[in-house]
Amino acid sequence: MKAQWHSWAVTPDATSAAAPGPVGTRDTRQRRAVLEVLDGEDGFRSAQAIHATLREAGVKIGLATVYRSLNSLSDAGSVDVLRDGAGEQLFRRCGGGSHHHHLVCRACGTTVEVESDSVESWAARVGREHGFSEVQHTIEVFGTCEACARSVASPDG
Amino acid sequence: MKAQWHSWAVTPDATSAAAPGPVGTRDTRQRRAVLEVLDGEDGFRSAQAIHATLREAGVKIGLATVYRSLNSLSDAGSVDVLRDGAGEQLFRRCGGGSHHHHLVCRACGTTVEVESDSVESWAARVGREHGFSEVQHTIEVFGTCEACARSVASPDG
DNA sequence: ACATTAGATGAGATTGATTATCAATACAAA
DNA sequence: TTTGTATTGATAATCAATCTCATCTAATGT
Repeated sequence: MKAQWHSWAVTPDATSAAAPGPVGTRDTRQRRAVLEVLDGEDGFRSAQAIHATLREAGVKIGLATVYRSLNSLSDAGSVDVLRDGAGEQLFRRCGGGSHHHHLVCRACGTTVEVESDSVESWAARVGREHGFSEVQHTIEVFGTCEACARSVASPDG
Repeated sequence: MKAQWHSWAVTPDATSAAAPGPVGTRDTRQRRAVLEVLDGEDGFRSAQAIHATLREAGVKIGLATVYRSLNSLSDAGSVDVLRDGAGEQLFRRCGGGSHHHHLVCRACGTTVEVESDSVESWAARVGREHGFSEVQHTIEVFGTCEACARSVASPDG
């Protein structure tokens, strides 16, 4: 449950100053930069990788801010999060709000969004049949994409 | 690479002694204890929880050993591993070597093993259709089991 | 443009899970 | 038993992710 921060609680004489927007929506140079990196990538990337990319590009930004931006974007449903084999969080800008899953290249992170009604209903049914409620699921498919498979077979430096 | 501190740098006619079995298979009090805890549980448990259980039961065992045991068991395919929402590893003794997935109670960890050929083939097909090779997948279903749902509705603590 | 204020930032400290170190120990074979 | 090495364990180290808090700044009102 999020706290309310609008003045419609009409605090006595606190009405003096501003009516700031909700938390996590203020437009800042740093958040814009994080979004730009995400929009420029087609695969999942770690927070640390995104931070490194920004610093290398000359953007002055703290690691904590990268994490904060990614988390609020994630809360807002604007980015998808998954964990790699080591348990590290990976982030990616994903389309729309529609529920989907990912086919991710282990080597380069390139990602294809995939959907399947049958899998969705399978997960829901499995939960229901065993008396579970509030059923969710996590499905990720990993593999080696064509390009990476080729470059392993014939590394041309 | 591990440093050696024993004097076997003196391997003169090293054929002398034993022919020890493969690494990770030696029968020790600690490994037996970890397996016992796993066999006594029906849900996924964290390494730290397993360690705590053992210590409370009076078993003298180090946390590092619990992790090592769980990891070698996992490598051997004797236990399944998944990560909870926080990214923490959870372990569970699972049946046979047959590929399956889990329906896990968020509250108590109780787990049901589930199988589905259609889901397996769906994952494989999705990868193939996009030119991915060495396709793997992770599928976990989370929910609240009947018992936990009841105890939330009417806590009789 | 200026003042105001609460959200946002960042360098560094902190947490927390997991792994590495390495001397001491225990298992298994002879 | 003896021997050789895998295993153990207390603790340090690692690493991702979060928290602290003084400072900054975007957003709004005047």
